[in-house]
Amino acid sequence: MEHSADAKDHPLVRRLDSIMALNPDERDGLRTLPMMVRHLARGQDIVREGDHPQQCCLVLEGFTFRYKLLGDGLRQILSFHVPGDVPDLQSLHLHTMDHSLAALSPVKLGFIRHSDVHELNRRFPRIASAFWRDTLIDAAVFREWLVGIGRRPAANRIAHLLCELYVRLDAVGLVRGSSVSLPITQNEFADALGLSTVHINRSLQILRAENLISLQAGTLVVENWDELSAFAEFDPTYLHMNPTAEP
Amino acid sequence: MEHSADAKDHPLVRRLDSIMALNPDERDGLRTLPMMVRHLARGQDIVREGDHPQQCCLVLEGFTFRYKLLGDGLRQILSFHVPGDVPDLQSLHLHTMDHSLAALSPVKLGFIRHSDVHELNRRFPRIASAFWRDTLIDAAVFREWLVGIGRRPAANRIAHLLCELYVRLDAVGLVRGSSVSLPITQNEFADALGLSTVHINRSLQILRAENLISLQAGTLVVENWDELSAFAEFDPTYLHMNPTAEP
DNA sequence: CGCCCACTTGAACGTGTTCAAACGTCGTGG
DNA sequence: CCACGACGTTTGAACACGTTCAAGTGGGCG
Repeated sequence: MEHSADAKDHPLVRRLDSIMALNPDERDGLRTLPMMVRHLARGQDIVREGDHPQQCCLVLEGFTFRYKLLGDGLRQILSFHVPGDVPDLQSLHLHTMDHSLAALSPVKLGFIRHSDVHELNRRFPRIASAFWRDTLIDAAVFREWLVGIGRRPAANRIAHLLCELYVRLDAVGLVRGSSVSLPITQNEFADALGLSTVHINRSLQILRAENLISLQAGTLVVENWDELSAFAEFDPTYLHMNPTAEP
Repeated sequence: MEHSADAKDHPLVRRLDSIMALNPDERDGLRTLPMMVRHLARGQDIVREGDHPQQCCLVLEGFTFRYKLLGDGLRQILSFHVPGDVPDLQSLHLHTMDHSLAALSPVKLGFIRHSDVHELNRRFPRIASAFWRDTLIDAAVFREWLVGIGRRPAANRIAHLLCELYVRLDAVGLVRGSSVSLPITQNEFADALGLSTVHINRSLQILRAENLISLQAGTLVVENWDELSAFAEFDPTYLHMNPTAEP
């Protein structure tokens, strides 16, 4: 009993359990994965484009993001990651990093050796499937971002991202009331959404004026979820958060 | 010997073998996967957003693409697929389609039941890993498209996509000289790159005027690969086509 | 106290859009 | 064989969304 209580507290168990109901052996396997905990300051790179990492990291506290740099110094942010995520899980099978990963806020990370994950996958094929599914959801989020950057006007694009982050943070219990800590600067929003910082600023003012959100000092408050998600045309299907509802 | 010759001719064997060297048993497993062959006309949907497919399809001949539609009818194309690709492999673990898949040209498809793939994955964990890696490369391409749509000017963005398609088509032996069949309309380029058809037209004229490419009647000729890939800042690392070079 | 960084504002500018029309090609049917 | 329609491509001109540049504001922290 205390075993399973312990296990449920483990972020990785919680995460994969939400993807696929695990049995006690599988939970134990995950819980006993050797993990090296490290703290990083905001802005620090975790892995860089071109690296060949031998480990991947679990976000325990704080936020991370993935990005690519262009020749002229322009940056495209590819994703944001919240506690419970394994942002570089793809490095298990893609041995050369095609992008970088950095700390968006001060973070607490748990590093896990690839060899240990591979062995776990061999012992528990269902865990392997759950990890695989996790990387597929990752890809689904990229697709939705493509739609946003390619075809949504600026204000709707921002609204959509805020909806996504709100839902994902809610899923890991980080929303209090309708308010959540979101330490993303306007410059980072700009690089994630393919816009300029100035335009992010002005578009956020529209969302505030419409009383959809408030966003200040790194705290997002969703003032009117229905209107916000309608404005963003937000449909959470792409997050695939409800595996039991999927036959 | 004839066995392995047969096996090497199978598109799926060729594909996964290029991802991870397979042994004869694994090749046989792939080759004997039951496959239902069907032909579709250009523009036909293969699976639609919201579907729960029980099978996935291997592109045998022709091209397909994935897309999403917005409320106002705008379309975002998410990827193009060439012979050898399995464009809806993700449906193995993501049971609700979050986008649609359609025929870009007349296509010949091989449909394979999920249950058969799952069984193969159980028998041959290395095949499962190869499939997993395939979906990870899929995601890597999404990331690169995000960079293009988010941060590259129109002409460079088109050039980058042409480089990608050229390399991928070359890898499956569809390039003759420096010329390749590419049945993508300017309207489809527009929806893939987040631009208008008019602007695609004008940007293509720039690429032609610079003597980088010619593109007419569904045939792309790369007139100057070095200049084209430099103009696009094209770095093929993200396609992860050289697994042996990845330690 | 002073600096750094994020946010905000204004104004000129530019890349890409929209609207509208014409051109060319191909396949179909009279 | 030619007329016709459908569709993809091309062109022009006005427009707009978002950018760039520049300056100033405000809060947190050493």
